[in-house]
Amino acid sequence: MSKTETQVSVRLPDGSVREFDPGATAADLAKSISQGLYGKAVGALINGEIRDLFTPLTDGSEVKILTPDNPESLELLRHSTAHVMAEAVQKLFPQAKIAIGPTIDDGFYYDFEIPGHTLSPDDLVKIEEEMKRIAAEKQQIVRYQIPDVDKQIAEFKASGEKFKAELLDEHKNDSPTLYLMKDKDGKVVWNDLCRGPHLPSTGHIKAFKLLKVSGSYWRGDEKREQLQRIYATAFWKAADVEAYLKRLEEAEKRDHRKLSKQYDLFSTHEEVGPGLVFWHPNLATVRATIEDFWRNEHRRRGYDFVFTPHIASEDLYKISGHLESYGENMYSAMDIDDQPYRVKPMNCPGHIMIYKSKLHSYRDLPLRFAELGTVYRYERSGVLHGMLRVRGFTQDDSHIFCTPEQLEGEINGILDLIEMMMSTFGYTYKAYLSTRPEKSIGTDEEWAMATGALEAALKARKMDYEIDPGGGVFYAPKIDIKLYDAIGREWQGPTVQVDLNLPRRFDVNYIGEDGERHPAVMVHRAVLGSLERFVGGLIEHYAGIFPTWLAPTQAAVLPISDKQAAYAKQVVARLNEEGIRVSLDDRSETINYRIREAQMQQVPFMLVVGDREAEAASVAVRHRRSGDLGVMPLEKFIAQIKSEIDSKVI
RNA sequence: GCCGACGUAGCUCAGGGGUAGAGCAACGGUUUCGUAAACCGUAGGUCGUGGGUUCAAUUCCCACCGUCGGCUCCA
Repeated sequence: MSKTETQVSVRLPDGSVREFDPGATAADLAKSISQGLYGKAVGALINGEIRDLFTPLTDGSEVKILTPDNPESLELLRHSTAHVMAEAVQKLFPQAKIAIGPTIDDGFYYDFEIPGHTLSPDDLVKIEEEMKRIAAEKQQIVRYQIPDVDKQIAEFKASGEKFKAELLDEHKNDSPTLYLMKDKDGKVVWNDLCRGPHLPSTGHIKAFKLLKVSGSYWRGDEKREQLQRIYATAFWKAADVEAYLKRLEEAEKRDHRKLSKQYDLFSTHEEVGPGLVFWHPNLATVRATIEDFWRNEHRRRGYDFVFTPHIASEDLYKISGHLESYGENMYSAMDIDDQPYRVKPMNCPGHIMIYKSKLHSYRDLPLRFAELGTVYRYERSGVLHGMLRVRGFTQDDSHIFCTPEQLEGEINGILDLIEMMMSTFGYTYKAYLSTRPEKSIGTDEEWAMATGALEAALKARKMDYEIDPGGGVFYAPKIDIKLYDAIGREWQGPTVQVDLNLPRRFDVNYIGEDGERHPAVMVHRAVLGSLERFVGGLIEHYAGIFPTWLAPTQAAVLPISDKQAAYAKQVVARLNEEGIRVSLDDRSETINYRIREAQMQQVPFMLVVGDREAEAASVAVRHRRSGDLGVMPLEKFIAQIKSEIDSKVI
């Protein structure tokens, strides 16, 4: 250490430079700025990385002191709270062995193996209390470089901490560290193998909530130990925890399965089997409206509609390779005339059959085949979820066959369709370009051509995108679009893939200008994805309150009394004539009762008709949100609602 | 598939070793009403399915089915 005499200089976010004696830590820096900052400091951002507050400063680094006001500090808080949770669990259940406890988007979790005990919600309360005690004790959290790794591994093994032993063995060459929890007398009360960083003391931990217990596997591998996982979250302020819980509640209210009961949307049945969705009339109307929209847009954009069978000889999936690479998700064969047949898991082979039914000239291309194709895939029972994860679903599938020269233009066209449809439904979105993964087929040139075309189209459209290196599938680079719904949640959206595999397997080609055969380029794309998932997501996006153009019932006619029955029927007939989805509620309930019911069913417009309206060929309009809009001529109302429907107002 | 919780009328839920109850919905009648719940009455359940324990099971035990929360986030 020849430099011990040299001063250490660091740069602060404002550009100023400060000098310190060697061995000074970020905490000393904070103290030198102000006592107030020192009091609030919980860590430091050193050269862009979150570090402990007591990290020694190194010459020439850029240092920013983190306080609870910096968003980055939440990670410190959550990571340390995870340690406190683990400490509490081991205090209450001494036989518990700790696995890992990372932070996640909205909080953190910790995995445990607890022989002879299964965590219950009651345990969570006890653990929370123990955590509060540890926090109140203001235990110091101290970084400790492991001097003798083998000895430490042996210690972990001796105390039964087999997971920590395994991890440490893997990281033995990364100068591994422990974090020690020390009580006020400086005695080590707990430790955890961890690379950090952490808060300086548990005293900063004030607002947290344990959320749920669930099962998990050591290293996510179902062949290894089954562990118990506690999910939790932590914030600096109790009010933030409350706000977070409120958000969870809000999301729960939008749960499509719950809204389905309220608005009579869909069902599944034990007699039928899990993951198979029945669309009730209300939701079927929404779907049919979306499908009409979808068809019109595709027709306008030069797509050809096709239909393909739901079962096919196994030979087809041998050629496509699905049997080999996707077989686990396919239903077992059925015997037809001694030949094995399969229910289709994908539409692509079928579309290729149509393409290959004749020879194609370059003049035919591009060919755009589109189908609302229903497929069946085996999903493990534990992952099924309402309409969002099912075993039978309809994809808005399309396959475009084109020349390499046409590829970029085709992708541009697809992206245009995607942007148009997603904004129609009110989603914001972001594109991700996934490039060649390690395990993949095809040549470098093919990947470069396909990936280049995808990226060029994104650029040409000036779309905001991120690159996911190596995130492509083994046979294709792709663009995935992520959607963000009304409460900011992320959904899997449209996808565009340039398939380098199937054209070769099926020998998909065309005759070029030169009279020779050339391999065709095949683009696989879905805009809505699965209609089940898309519409399920829409229910949550809209909280069950569909915009007028999608609403199952767009207007309800409510006669004040029997006297206006004839006029009410006229109004209904007139609206029907205009293609407006209208219902008549002439039950002998009070008008208030019928308004309430229509209101609760989120019917966009209620048309109250009494004697005054019957005489003047008018309707008294009530809107589900704005309330009473007053009386207007029937024809005027028709013009208004039609314009709202036609422009698909969200 | 694995771990855990749950399954009572159409819905939301109460109850609990001695064969079940409310509100809403449904049905019948009365009421004909002007912008979010009129009144009276009736009916409705082999308490998810199968097995076991028991004099007796919807309740306790086991299995199965289904639903729900998780099982990717790396010390």
